[in-house]
Amino acid sequence: MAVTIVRLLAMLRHEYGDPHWWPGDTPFEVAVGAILTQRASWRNAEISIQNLKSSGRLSPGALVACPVAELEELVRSSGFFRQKARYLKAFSEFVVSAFDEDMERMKTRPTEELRDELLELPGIGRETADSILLYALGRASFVVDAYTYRLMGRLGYGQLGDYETVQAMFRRSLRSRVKDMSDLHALIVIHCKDKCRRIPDCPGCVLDRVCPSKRK
DNA sequence: TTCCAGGCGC
DNA sequence: GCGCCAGGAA
Repeated sequence: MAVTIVRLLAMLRHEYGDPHWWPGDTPFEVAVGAILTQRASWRNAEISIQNLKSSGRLSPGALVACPVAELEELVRSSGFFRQKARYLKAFSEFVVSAFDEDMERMKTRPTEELRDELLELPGIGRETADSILLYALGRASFVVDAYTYRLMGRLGYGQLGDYETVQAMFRRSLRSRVKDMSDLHALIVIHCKDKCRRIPDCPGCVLDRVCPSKRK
């Protein structure tokens, strides 16, 4: 019997404490971070965020008005900067046209509806859409990533199924508690970068006693 | 499943 | 040079 998701959360919290994940002054800043950190370290995405801030471009209106070449330079540190500049443009245009430049207005709409619309945008797939919903808007939309599959696989969950299936499993287990869902995704990332790497570093792992894949 | 896209640190 | 990095699209 594999460790429960609730117990997994408790064990990771005990080990790593509050992950204080995704700092950001506004929902828009969080959403921009979600796009910039795709296949890029948060460290490098953060540099781009600072560039956008200090140049006064970190708002939907300012990004729509920003020339593409300039935007590309501002987000260069995040890698894939040509695509990401386009993605930021498209997302900003969406916020401007559908929500009058104010992401707070997204909060008046149902989660599933928002998710479908986000998925229509170029460069926003399920992970990014759920990151925006969870961390920018506080919706109960768990973020499933490669680390999630790796960790749960090693913990004995077997074949996990497709993205939405895994997401539903976490949402049920955590009873849609947004704080728990936010923390657990963050803690999974932290733990997998630290210990449950591609080649695992099992000695000293906090999950040792509940992990059937441990190597001694 | 496979291809794609780049900066950064070592 | 080489591997890593909070994925998306075909």
